Amino acid sequence: MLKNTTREKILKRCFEALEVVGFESLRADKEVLNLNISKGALYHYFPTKLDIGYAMVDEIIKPMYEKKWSGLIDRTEGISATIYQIIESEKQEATEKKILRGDVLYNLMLEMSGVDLKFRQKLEDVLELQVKILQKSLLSGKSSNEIKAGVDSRSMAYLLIGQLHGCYAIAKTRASKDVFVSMVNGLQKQLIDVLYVNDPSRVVSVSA
Amino acid sequence: MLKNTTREKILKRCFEALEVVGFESLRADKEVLNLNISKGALYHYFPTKLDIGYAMVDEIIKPMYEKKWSGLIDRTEGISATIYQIIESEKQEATEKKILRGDVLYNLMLEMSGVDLKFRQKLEDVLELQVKILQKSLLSGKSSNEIKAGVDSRSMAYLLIGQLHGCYAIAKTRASKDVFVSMVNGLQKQLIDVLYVNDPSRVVSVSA
DNA sequence: ATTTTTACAGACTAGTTGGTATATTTGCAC
DNA sequence: GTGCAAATATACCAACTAGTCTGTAAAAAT
Repeated sequence: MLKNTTREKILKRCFEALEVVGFESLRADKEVLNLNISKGALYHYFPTKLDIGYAMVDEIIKPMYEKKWSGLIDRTEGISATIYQIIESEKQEATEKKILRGDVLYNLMLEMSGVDLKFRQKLEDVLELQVKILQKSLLSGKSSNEIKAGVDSRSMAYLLIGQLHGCYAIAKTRASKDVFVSMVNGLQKQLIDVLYVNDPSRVVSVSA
Repeated sequence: MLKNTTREKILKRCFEALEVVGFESLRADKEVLNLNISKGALYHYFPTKLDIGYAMVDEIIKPMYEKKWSGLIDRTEGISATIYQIIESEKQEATEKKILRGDVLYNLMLEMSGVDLKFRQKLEDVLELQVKILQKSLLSGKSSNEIKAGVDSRSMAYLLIGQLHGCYAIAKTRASKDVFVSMVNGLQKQLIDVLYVNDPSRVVSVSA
């Protein structure tokens, strides 16, 4: 995926720092200096710091979140079960450290949406990408009677992603993985109530 | 509540700026200069910028969010109806401008939780204050059979606040009050499914 | 009345920021 | 090998940052 050119090395390193400190606190020149890449090289590939940000969103973050929901595109199980599993792995992959950092995309959304229009649009792209995958799945789930008819696919897609975001945000301030896990558990329970037509035990068994 | 001393004037003005630009981008000295308050006065009352932040959380933000849920403490209607109403007024008070800014507390949580420990703890206080009010209400709602027995009060309190947060975050990036409103609508629908024992029409009529 | 403390004023500073200018090296077409 | 553009190095810069320093005027305490 990512080549090992100077440009890609810069992007990768900056992204690692971005995950920890956010965009405004990112010192791109100092980061790449640790890779023995000079400021000259940095500004050769990226005219401004914002351009580094744009590239990180387009080339690293967007594919990341596309992959996260990819199970819904080429899926082997039911829609409900697949959504449940994606959320489940969110829980599984959580560590105290990751919880303290929060979710890169969500962090960026709050940090940069009000600062730079182009940045906001690129983040909106990533958001919309996820919403569309979910929306489409929910819609087809409704027509196959796997998901309750009363559910509005688009609102529900937004809400679901927003809820996940909420779990990250609260857990970050509580500085507790446990809080994250128990919130995601609550979310999963709610989803069963709200989304699924059939007996939820079929779905729950997936995670057991 | 807020007196009109120099100290309070500083705090009020800085808070207004905080709502718009966040903490790191806040230039306290320039803000108070617009009030004809000098840098000397500023640093007389607050030894560091962080101290301004602490004071804003303790003296402005905390009371703000306490007031938000105060309807649950001295309530005149049922618990379900009161919660529904509080969320409803969140929707009513939303404007395009407010949505672009997002919620001050949530913004601060994501911005400062990872930056300064004391800041995180103070934000955690505000969060916990809200959770405790909600938790207590849900608990008493269960014993009066107004709320489903299966609901875990504490998790549900966290989840509810997190969900509200999610609405703000997504709507901010979508830069759309409509997205906010439709997400909160979805949230209200979910709450009826998840929380309430009785026919929800009683509750829905409250908003109509 | 005198001392001491509080409340300010505003010039100044050390350090950092994102970014530039200019020089040098590298790779490659010819 | 020569020419030339892309790639990289490094010294530099203006703007800005949070915070300090020195000084003063008015309260408050003695």
